[in-house]
Amino acid sequence: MEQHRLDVFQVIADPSRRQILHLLSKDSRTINSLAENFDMSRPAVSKHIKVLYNAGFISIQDIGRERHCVLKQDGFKELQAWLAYYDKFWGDKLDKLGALMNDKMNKK
Amino acid sequence: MEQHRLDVFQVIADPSRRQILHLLSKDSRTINSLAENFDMSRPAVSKHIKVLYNAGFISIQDIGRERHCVLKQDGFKELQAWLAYYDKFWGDKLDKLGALMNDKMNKK
DNA sequence: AATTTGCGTAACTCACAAGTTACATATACA
DNA sequence: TGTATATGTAACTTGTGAGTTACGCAAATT
Repeated sequence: MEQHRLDVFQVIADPSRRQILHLLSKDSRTINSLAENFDMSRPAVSKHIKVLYNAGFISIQDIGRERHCVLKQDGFKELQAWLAYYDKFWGDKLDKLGALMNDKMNKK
Repeated sequence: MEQHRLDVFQVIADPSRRQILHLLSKDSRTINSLAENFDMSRPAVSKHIKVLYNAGFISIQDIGRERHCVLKQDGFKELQAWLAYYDKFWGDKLDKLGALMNDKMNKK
């Protein structure tokens, strides 16, 4: 079997996968229903779905022969956590700037 | 000239570039100072720097023959904006769940 | 029972990002 | 002035992700 085990950063690096996520943010969809929105073949979309699933961006509910895809929060949380670290960085920077300004004010 | 014009998603998809950002979150550094932390060659790091710069993740201050790299917020903001859309999605979902629970409570 | 539909997977091609080495250039230093 | 240092870039190789087609299988339909 192929790998299809990309980390969350690699997963969202692909424009097609981001569009899939966007479509799923509007509605739950099956693989074919998703594939209709793209120029690429259905198997290609199917692979993307697998990647998104493995990285925790979607969950899949099998209903008969159809596979219904729904957004799942796990993958997004990993990204949030990564960004939060740098949010803190910018926050700290502002704090330091504020402290600096206070110092200047007090000196006057 | 080569392209080196990746979008913010592709930029953070590379582990080396994420580590560079992490190093820069501790301290401002020159290219060589950054390269010491990696197994790859200095030109490779230099390319990553260019990519990070073009995507708005760092700013560069030339001091003599040295290039001092500093984190810049622009690149991160693009990612925040993308994630914020889905944050809203989860928020809405919770709202709907809350409304549903209220309905059930009222019926009892 | 036969056919259609919805999907997964294997095998393959291809583009390109990411690395390398070699070389060029500008600044600092002796 | 000559040499060492800090860096950028051109040219090349290579791994691999993303696409394709062909095929198989199970569920639905007739």
